[in-house]
Amino acid sequence: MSHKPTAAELEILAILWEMEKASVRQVHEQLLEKKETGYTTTLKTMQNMYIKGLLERNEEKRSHIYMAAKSQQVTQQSLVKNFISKTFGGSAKKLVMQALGQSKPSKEEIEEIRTFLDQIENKSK
Amino acid sequence: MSHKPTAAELEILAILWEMEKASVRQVHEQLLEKKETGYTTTLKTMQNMYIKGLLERNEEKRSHIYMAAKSQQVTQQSLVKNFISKTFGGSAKKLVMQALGQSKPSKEEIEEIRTFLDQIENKSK
DNA sequence: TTTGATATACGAATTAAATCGTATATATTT
DNA sequence: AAATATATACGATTTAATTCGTATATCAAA
Repeated sequence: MSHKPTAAELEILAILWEMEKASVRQVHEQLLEKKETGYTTTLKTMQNMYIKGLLERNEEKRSHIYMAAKSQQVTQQSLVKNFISKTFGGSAKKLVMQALGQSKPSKEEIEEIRTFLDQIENKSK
Repeated sequence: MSHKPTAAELEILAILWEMEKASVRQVHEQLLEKKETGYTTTLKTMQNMYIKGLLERNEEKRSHIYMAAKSQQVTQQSLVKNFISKTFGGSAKKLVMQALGQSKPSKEEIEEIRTFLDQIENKSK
């Protein structure tokens, strides 16, 4: 059972998925684009994430280089699973329809989703 | 801006959406079906929810009768919106495809979603 | 009307998330 | 080599969520 990232941790993960690998300084700089926060706060959070196993790091250089321990895909998967269970009593369909109903997807996006549905359906045959 | 319910609060909301209205005792009894917890814990949580405005209550009788302040629809809407923003960078389509990909919906559910997509599409014409 | 059951209110303890100050180590520059 | 900049480590504080014990009020039954 792996740890579920907190809100602050998820923000850092998003940056690291984007950058692939980065120092605390680099992550912190990115974080500043979105919100006001101190350097040592970012550092401490990333150290905690390392201890929890959410991040890996290379300590060869003085400034350590961090990377996400799990891919975005895998992490999103477990977050979505948990969210469906907690918020929609386990019904993915309800979540999907709620999300579609409120997000006003474009014609193109709707078409993509249709294609995706076709794929799923054919797989189960 | 209304308060986002916590995990424990969401469990209680789910029960109240189902029951429409109920006393602390009734909610607690339902809660026990899912997890071990003390009566005063449930009471305190519901009192906090009342203070936050997540619940309304009728104090006429000795045992107060509680109900959810907002509908399930409205609450789920804001939870989904927040989740999409935090976990999928604002892309509802990504969430939808992730959810569909992992949940293995039945043929009937897929058909329902197709119908729903048709509706959305026609509305925008 | 006394006793027992059950309700709310209140406050305290525990745990976790989030923030940041300060100490100290290690580079880099002058 | 001394001074400056920048890194990590560590611990303390703050805030919020969660839990539950205890005091007290109210109702019902004996």
